[in-house]
Amino acid sequence: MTATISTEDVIVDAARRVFMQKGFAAARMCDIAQTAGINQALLHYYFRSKDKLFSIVFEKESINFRSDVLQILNSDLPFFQKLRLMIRKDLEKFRSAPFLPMFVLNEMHNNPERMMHIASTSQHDLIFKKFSTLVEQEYKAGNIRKVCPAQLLLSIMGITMFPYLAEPMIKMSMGLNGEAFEKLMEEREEHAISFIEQALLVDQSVAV
Amino acid sequence: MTATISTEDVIVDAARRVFMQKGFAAARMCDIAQTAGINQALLHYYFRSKDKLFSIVFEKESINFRSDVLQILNSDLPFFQKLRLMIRKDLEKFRSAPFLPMFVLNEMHNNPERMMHIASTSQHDLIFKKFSTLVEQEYKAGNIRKVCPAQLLLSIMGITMFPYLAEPMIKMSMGLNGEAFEKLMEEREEHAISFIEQALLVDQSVAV
DNA sequence: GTCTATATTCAGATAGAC
DNA sequence: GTCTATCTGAATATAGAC
Repeated sequence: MTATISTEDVIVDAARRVFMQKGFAAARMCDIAQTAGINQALLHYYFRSKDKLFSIVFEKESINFRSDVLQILNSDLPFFQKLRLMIRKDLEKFRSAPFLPMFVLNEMHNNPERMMHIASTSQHDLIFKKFSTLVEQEYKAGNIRKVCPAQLLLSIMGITMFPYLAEPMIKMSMGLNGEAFEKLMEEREEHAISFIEQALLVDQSVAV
Repeated sequence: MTATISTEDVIVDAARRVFMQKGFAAARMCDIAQTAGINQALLHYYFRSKDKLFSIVFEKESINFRSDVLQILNSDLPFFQKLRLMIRKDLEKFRSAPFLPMFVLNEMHNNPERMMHIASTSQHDLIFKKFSTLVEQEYKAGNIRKVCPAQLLLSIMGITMFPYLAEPMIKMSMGLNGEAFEKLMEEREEHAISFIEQALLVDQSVAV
């Protein structure tokens, strides 16, 4: 039983690609049909409307976007290990899906209503709560400098996500082609981890 | 001679607001007309097409977006002062125009051709070059840790811009209303500066 | 299920009166 | 310069044959 791919899946995959690249408003149903190698009427046969099709894609991707960070935070690894792991996991994900951050953030920006629906299934609030607790603990244990957990989380996310959000601008201003940019992103993990650790460490000691 | 605002300016301002919030594809000419308090035909009388109107708005905003960082970098302030000033200036700008980062980055993502046009007038490449030189110098002088200038610049930009790029998600996951978010952004400057400085400082000394 | 052909809707653009 | 009314084209959606 060779798992032949159903037409439905072909469509969703094509839709994913087109929506990710263009966003909802600029995406065209005929592009999606063409990408899927079928015609436009079939899109409507499977998914009643552009809105419905988009919802399916967006929901999937926003689940993919909400990282597996929560498990890492809930594990019993030491704090700096957790930090490293969450940075590594996120960077890996974005490397394999560079459009994901821009897609999700942009659609949230454009369409707050849709976001509300996502809110229920997302775990971002749990991640923030758990992260805050851990940071407070580490501070009290004297392992890291005093820092506002919310600010720290924003900085970490900015450091990992920003390069993908700004990819075209970065390539332009740094004079990079696709290959050079990818190389920079390969090297990013090391930079990000040591940068953040350094910013957090208390002056004298070096926790490992 | 009271400087009565010309219809043209009213339109451009309305267009700016609508385009910034919705992006090119989702923005509607009738929304812009309504926002401007005139009718749609007049838009076309002043600016031939949606494309033309958008170009004008985008060009203005992308110039605004390219910070006055270059002057700061070219000044004769000490390195860490430059760093602080450039962070402060950028955060100030984004606080007064929170949609700016998403608008510019998103349109660059969607429409690389338009970006090419901007490339010529933008100074981002100069900023990167100058910044790199300064970082190298500081490292050689023993004032900062060894760090790849490109990576560092990405981290700084991520730290300052990301909160505005992800504003809706952040509000949601941290449970903030508009006011609380603004407060967080007020406090961001202090966090950002000390975070980045700490990450850069060599272990023993503290340069000022 | 898949297609071609067609209807509908909507947004950008124009004509022409004032 | 500004308006109302209208055209045109494009994009979504449907009808109906196979």
